[in-house]
Amino acid sequence: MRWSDSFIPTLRDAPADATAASHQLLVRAGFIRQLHSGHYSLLPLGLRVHNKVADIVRAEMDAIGAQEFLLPAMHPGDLWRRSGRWGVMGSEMFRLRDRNDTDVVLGMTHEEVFATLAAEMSSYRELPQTWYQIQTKFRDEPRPRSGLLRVREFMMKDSYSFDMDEAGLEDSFEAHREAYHKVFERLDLEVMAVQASSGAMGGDASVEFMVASPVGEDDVARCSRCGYRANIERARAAVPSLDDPPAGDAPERFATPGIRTIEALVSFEGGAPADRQIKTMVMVLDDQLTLVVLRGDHQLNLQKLADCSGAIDVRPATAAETLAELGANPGSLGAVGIDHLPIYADEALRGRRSMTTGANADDWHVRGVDVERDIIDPRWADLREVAAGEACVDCGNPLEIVRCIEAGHIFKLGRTYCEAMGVSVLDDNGVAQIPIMGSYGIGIGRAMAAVAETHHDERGLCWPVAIAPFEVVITVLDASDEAQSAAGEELRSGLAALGVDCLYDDRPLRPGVKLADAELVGVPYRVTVGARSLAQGNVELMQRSTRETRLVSVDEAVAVTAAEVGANRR
RNA sequence: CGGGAAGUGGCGCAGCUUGGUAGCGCACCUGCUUUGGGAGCAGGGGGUCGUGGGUUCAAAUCCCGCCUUCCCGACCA
Repeated sequence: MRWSDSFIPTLRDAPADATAASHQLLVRAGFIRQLHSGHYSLLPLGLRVHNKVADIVRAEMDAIGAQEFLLPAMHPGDLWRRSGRWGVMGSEMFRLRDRNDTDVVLGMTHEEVFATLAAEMSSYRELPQTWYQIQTKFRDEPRPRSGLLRVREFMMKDSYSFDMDEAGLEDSFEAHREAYHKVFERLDLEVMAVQASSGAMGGDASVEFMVASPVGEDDVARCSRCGYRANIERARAAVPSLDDPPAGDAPERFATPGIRTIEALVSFEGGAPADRQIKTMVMVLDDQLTLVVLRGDHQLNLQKLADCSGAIDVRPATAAETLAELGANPGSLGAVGIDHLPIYADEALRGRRSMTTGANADDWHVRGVDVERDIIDPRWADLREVAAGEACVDCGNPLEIVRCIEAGHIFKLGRTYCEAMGVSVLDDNGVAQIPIMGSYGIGIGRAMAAVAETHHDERGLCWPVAIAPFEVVITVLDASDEAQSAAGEELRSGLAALGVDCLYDDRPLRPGVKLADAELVGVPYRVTVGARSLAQGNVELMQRSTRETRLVSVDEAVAVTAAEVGANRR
């Protein structure tokens, strides 16, 4: 490909509203352009990378025996009503009506459609099956951000396994886990497989593949000693037990004028340290006002609350709702003696005595609270968010919290979708059985952005050979010089003949511009043809990531470059 | 949806406080010179100043509404 014929609109300045490195560089280097919020056009360079990522994913899926499909992006609304997710997905699902006033949706995921196809299976002999596609998903994200990292329209490889039983699902799940590790290794992404919450997808086990990056949107708790790794939405840590003095016979009310926060009560005369306070939060779980209590110095993780309650919509109550139900404002709330509202209590409060909490009257607290005696029939759950430095539950080592990009996610789904879609097969006894399903996803554009995020320097992108838009760029410094362009042409045709993916920079521009562009675009190898080296019969082979340069004779340049590229293709 | 910021040629910005009909750098076109790390000179093209309304003799500038985009939080590949 000749650069002079290509549409590679590089920019000297990044757009002002791009903050993530991958976003800035993909725009500057001419890979993507925004159409509107959360929707990006892939330019020729961007599509090349995208296709190479997709090809790697496809190859690894094929390698575990998965079969490729292509399903519609637009679905009948009724399909989603049957699975029950018409309601669950809320406003994140794009919905529209056709000319007959029929509800249609843009697919966010394809469990329903694949299950519909699976309904054609009728015998256990046809199982297991693993099906996948690489297809556009639409999600009306509340906040698209960071270029390709979080968008509303994106290509996802989504796969679905159908097995007769849990053991089969386990095999399919493990096959995917292995395949995903191979995919990310080929993309040169260092991933951590972590325990995760299943969220709106349902199901009981899920593993996320996380790439550490400050621009990520997830936090992972990690133990560097024993390897414990979990999304903060599921992570646990050991809480040292505290020795409480015995509580009195009953909680005691005391005046706390103006005290509205945990911290304020710590320093208040007659108050209590934060770990001897009970924090009371008023939440609304699917329209049900609910109290959530934690230790004063602990933080609530909303996803944990959603997971243990099964609620779809979880939000803090408004001050008005709180006042109406409890008769006090935030800062003076407590769960002691409350019997008309559901109460969730964090495990760390079990057995605690002599605790202090709000009295449900402004400017009053109660102390001497025995949690299990005074809080009526709470539902116990792990609700607290792990903090950095807390002890690993497995080995006691301090945990670290790492910001991550979620590059892939695998779920054990169970039988819900098959049941809803009427999928059943006869087993070897002629008895109808509902297959068990798994679902597995990798965002192609997100993976591409994650690579850009982790493979760049101050000059631009540094693509791994496996997914680089081109493997080699031949930079002819002075395209008007006959000797240089002759040498360049020879390299170009020689490398092309060996199947090397080559960009030939024959533009009549100043050398500085061409060298800077080559590095911005991030082609992993550059062969520089210039008068200085050529006079000695040499060209220069530079590796983008290290910027190591070596002189290679013109005669050997094709073979040496092709070998170097070949060795790094994976 | 809560909080913050911003919309002026392709990109980055100034102008707005104190209204007078739009400017700078990069990019682009033409010519000449230049050619190993984002050249120089000369000439040139391109903007309903997000949008609707209002105030005014006059609005990029002042006032009101709306739209859009970005950033921080709650959601997901």
